[in-house]
Amino acid sequence: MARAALRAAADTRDLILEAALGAFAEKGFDGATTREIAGRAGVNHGLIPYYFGDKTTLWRAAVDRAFAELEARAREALEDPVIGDDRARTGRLIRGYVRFVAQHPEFVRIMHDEGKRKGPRMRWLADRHVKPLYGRIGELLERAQRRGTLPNGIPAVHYLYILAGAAGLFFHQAEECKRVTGVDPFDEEAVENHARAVEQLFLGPGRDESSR
Amino acid sequence: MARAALRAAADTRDLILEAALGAFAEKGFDGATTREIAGRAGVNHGLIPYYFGDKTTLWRAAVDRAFAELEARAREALEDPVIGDDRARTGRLIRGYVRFVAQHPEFVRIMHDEGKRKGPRMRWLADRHVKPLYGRIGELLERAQRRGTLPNGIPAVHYLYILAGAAGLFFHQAEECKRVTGVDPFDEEAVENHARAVEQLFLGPGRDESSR
DNA sequence: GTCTATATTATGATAGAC
DNA sequence: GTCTATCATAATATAGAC
Repeated sequence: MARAALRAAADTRDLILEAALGAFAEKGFDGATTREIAGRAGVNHGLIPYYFGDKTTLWRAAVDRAFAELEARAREALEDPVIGDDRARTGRLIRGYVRFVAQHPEFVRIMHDEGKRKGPRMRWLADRHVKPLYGRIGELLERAQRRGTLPNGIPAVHYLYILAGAAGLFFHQAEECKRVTGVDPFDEEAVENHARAVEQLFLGPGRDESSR
Repeated sequence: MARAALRAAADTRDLILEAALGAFAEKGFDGATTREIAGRAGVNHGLIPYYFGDKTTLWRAAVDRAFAELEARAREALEDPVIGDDRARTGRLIRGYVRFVAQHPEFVRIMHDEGKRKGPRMRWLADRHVKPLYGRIGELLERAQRRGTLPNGIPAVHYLYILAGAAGLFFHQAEECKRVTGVDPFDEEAVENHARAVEQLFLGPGRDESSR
């Protein structure tokens, strides 16, 4: 195959993946149509089965793409040299997670959409992406419990879903939030406020706040 | 119309509404089909357009039904005679809300599904049900801020979505949670743990815990 | 009120020209 | 690799018998 053709193919694949991620996030797996995805990507809808076979395979490829960036970020954040105490490090992680979901609401929306289902897509997502991710965050929360920052009598899994819900719903429901309260969750100030609110709730006031 | 026929009609309508609520919650508006709803209700699928006209009207009727019970509960909880201090009363409300969503995951799932969309269903839901509900809870949270239980520098809307997310996601994502962690959120013990975890996070340890 | 049969549309997927 | 045309299916909604 000619080099130009290879590049065109890679570009087309990428355009479709990007469009698919947006469409699946906005409308869910059932609500998003392959024709709409092709339209968003600006490519012919016959190219979707050509590149991805069927809709489910396209969905999996789009989800892999979404998680790739999150996992890269999580890795660097979790493996950063320990600057400050555990409290400060956990705080950075929580704020970082909130900012990430604000920049990538598709990520949260796909988890919210599929996490409630019983089918094979949920199992694929849970086994491939959610388990490793929650394993890491779970360890962090257990450490916070041993430290006494979080209550000890309650299994860490509760704090896992509390954190995910507290951080994500605001952006997941952004459309509703705008209509109900007039606040746009994606405004820079709102993102920052949300990150601080979640952090403080979990870890108590930081040094900045407590010394004021 | 004969009395028996009237009763049969009311029963049929009710069966359809109940089935519709479950199906819409499980699969979303697009994923749920009118035929499946009729199947669950054990009635002929021709009866759905007969009673409700179209799918959207059926959805609205099912949602009204779901919110009717929540609103009744919220009313009695918010208007209960003030026993104990504000902290205790807010704690009861939070625990009550968590237990409610555990018993009615359909309610949370429909809010999560529609709250992210841009269309007319989201606007209808936001204006008719979410606005009044969040108005009341918002007042409570603002009071908690004035009291100093929650930080004052951050708009109450953040705590609104943090609370909704913290309380609801665990049950919304119950299927995923079971697969990933092995914990069934609907187990009685898990519900109780979750209610306590959310309450403590928002209000700090209660009298029971702090005196131990 | 309930049921069967059908019209209409939209969707996922395929076949074949270019 | 890309595009058009088309197939097959499944869904909503309607018409009309009972």
